Amino acid sequence: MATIREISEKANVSIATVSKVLNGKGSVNEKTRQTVLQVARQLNYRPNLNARNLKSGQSRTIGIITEDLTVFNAPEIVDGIAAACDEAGYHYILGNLRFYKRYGNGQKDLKESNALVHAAVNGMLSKQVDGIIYIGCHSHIVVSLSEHTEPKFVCAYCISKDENIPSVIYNDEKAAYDLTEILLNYGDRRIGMITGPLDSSHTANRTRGHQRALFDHGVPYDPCLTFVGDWERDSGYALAEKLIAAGVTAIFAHNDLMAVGVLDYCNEKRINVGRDLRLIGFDDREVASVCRPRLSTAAPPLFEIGQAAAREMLSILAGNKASEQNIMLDCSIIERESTLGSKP
Amino acid sequence: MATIREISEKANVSIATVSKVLNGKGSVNEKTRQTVLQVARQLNYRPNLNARNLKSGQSRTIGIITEDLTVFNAPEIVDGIAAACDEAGYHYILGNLRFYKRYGNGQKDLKESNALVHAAVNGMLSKQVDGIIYIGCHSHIVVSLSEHTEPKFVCAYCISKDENIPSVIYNDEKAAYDLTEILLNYGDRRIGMITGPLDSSHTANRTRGHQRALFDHGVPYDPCLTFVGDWERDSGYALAEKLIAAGVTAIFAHNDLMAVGVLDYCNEKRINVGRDLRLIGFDDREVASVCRPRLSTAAPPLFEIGQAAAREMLSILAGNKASEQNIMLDCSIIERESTLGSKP
DNA sequence: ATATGAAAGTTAAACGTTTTCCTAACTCTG
DNA sequence: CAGAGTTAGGAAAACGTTTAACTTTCATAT
Repeated sequence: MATIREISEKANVSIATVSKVLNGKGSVNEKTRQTVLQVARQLNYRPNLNARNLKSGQSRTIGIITEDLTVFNAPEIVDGIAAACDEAGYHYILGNLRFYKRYGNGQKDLKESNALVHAAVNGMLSKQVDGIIYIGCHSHIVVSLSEHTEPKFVCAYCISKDENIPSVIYNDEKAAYDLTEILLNYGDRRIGMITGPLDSSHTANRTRGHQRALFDHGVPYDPCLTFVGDWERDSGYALAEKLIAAGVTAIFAHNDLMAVGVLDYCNEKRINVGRDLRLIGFDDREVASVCRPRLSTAAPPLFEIGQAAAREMLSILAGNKASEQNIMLDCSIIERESTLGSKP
Repeated sequence: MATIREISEKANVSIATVSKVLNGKGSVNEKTRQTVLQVARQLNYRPNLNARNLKSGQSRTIGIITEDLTVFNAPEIVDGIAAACDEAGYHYILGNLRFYKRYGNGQKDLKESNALVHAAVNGMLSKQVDGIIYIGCHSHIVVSLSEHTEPKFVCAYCISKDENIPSVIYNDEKAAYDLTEILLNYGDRRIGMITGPLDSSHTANRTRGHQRALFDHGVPYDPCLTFVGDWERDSGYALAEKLIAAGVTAIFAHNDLMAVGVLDYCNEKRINVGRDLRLIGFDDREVASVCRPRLSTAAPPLFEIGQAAAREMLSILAGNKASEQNIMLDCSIIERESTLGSKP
């Protein structure tokens, strides 16, 4: 690999001059500038970032830690971060904890997972990152991050328990509100809801949004039309029966998978979803546009979450204060045949 | 950030000694070793990799370039690479070209995309990576990589046009053979096939595997039972009609999406897939386990491809010769209700 | 003619490591 | 006790940059 010194020799100038040309700093004669540039190109010169970063003491790099690149919507978020970094001339490095592959969903060993996060953070600090963005949903892990006070942290897709770490999340409640409003605008008054487990903050937020929409439209909330699911398809199937028996004209399921379960039930019972029953899910996973009728749902702004997290980080690194509030982005509301009726 | 020098001062030894302790090289008295270690821990010391890599001239890092992290099965492959790297104590950095987001599937501007790849490669070389793994499916781009001869290259998920670049791919033909054999073992003799477009190597390979299986089982191949699709659901739907009219008892679609199209047709016509007609797809995308009946299909070994690519790279970096042949991994054959009949 | 200052370059130190070579002290061996 | 070998540790150079401080040159203003 060609170095700055080789260029300086070939071009008959000092290495300082070469450095100036390459960085566009200081004043150098246009002719020498051209010569240097030409020699550099000819030698196929590429700066050694290790040397540059070492000397200048800054890497213009942010670290991204994902709990698991292959679950959740991590790739989209990483993509958003990457886009924002590219735009700003920053670099990024990825650390993939491979959490779920390692432990399954059970997270059997908290100690071990903490160690994993610590190791990843330390590794990134060794690489002199300016800040770290954490993508995941386990705030108990995130908390352990804050012990390391040196670099800047930002959480994406989760709320950090630590007040000092800004978080970028999506607005569950508003999306649930908007989805419910779709149903209300169609005239539905008896709307069933299948929630996620009660210990999930998503469940709480989505329920709140739903109730608020009902309230704003003067429709009383009937607790008998709400059942608690477990995010899985089967629970959607099972609860669909109860809700339909209760005479609902629409169902809002807290995720697409449970909505598909409802769909299964309706298909079996020859209930025409979209006409006789309106159905709404949440998440916009692939299944939502693959099932028939396709599901109306809310798509979390994953790319934008990544982008916003990166921008927040860059802003902090530029010396600005971190946002006081968590940054909350809106979901896209996607209406499909499950509320529209069959394809036009 | 604490440095080696600070440790040396606190511990009253030279920096050389500290370095030796930290790297476990040279001989140092057990007592001083402990002191140094303790001071290091106390100062929360983390080695500066920029300095280390600069001095030692090697980074133990490989670069990963993905055409687009959010399409294809890139995340799984990256995951496999990451796992192999972790295992070997190597680092990796990710470069996401965001190809499809930028250009859509059309790749309107080859010049520009080449520039993109070059920039990514140059960036990685600046970071002193020892080698680069390219994940994607556009060999024309990969070819442009080989102009850069300095680092080692490995292709994952695609075959490089350049003979010198080893590639890790999955065995399309064998998977198609095995899938067809499932049908043959059920006694199917009139098997319809819906292929991908004719200019795809997948189409050629899968067709070959299919024909070979028929041949080995003494079943003549009937060209009238093969139709060319376009990977999309609608083509599966349309061609299902023709094949069923032709009296097939089973259909092998070259991907899951077209198979789901077949399923749509069958559901509409009340043909019981799994009992009256056996159906097989390819790819094991999410849809395959979401549709009803669930699809029998072949799952490309994505994680393993990443892992193998990384291992090949590490082997090359260790001084071994690159594999003569492309490395070909088998798909997992997954049998579900679309060939098994309804759920037990 | 002299002073001022900008322009164009250079010198050399520094960033935090690793590593080669060196020295001193000790322990064997015969 | 001399020589050899081992152990423990240190001094200093080097990796490829950036950058502060400096020098030289030359145009311009007084």
